[in-house]
Amino acid sequence: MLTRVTEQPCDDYARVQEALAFMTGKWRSHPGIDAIAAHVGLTPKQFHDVFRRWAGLSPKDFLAALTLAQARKLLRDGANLFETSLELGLSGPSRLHDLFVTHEALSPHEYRKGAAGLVLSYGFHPSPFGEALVVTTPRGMAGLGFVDGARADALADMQARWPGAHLVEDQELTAPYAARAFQPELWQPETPLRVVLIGTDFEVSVWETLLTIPMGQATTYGRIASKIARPKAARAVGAAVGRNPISFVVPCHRVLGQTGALTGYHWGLTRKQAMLGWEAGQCR
DNA sequence: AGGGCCCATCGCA
DNA sequence: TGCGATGGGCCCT
Repeated sequence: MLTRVTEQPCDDYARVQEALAFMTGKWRSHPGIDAIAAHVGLTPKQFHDVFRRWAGLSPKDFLAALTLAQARKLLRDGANLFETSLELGLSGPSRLHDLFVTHEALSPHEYRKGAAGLVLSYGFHPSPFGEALVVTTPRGMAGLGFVDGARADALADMQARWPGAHLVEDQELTAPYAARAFQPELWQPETPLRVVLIGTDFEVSVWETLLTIPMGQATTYGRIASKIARPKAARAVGAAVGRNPISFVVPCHRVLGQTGALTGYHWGLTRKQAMLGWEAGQCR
């Protein structure tokens, strides 16, 4: 993990997003690098530089990381992802990732009891995947979303998840969380990122399982279902994954369909693709 | 009721 | 074989 996120110009993601959207739209005709560069208004050289800076990969390698074949390989490699932690004799389900993220859970009932007076801080910050909306409680990060269009829409999306809570803008409070979230080299055991999971028991157990998927790896909805001892609940797992409020930090983008298809993503499939490609670059 | 699913089939190249 | 497409089952909010 060598990349310095801080050195990236903020608008790189805008280009990447455009390029990805173009490619997925025409993915049958396999547009070449030059064609994609032209479409986003860059020379091939500039296009190359943007990807190098943003993902740490050449456009060619980046595109290769996004193919269905590559997704399938990712799933093959991650086939025994969850067994591994058992072999090591680690106790809790999220123990592996606990080294980097500590979490506490709150049921909807518990949440309701304190919701009226609960104050959530929020702030907007640049990220490798566009402008991010960070929501925190005094006990840790509770939400992470992305802005596509108006900030108010992103905020409303978050507010809807915690009816009754009071959202107050406070960039100073949220900024350190934003910085930490997108710099994997800052995810260290000594200073774990604190996270608060608010959801049903089922949802929380799914999200805890997500936290055990290492960066650059992937699994399927079905495997998560098996992992939490409900092997036939793959579909319900999908719904729970989709309701994860803390994008990226709770890595719901690392869950694919059994065929390797991307299936869905609350903040847009393009962004899910971008995250997977970006992580492929971080892990070399 | 209705999903960010999954499996078995089937029909086509 | 390897695809799309389809139908039925499954389980949580």
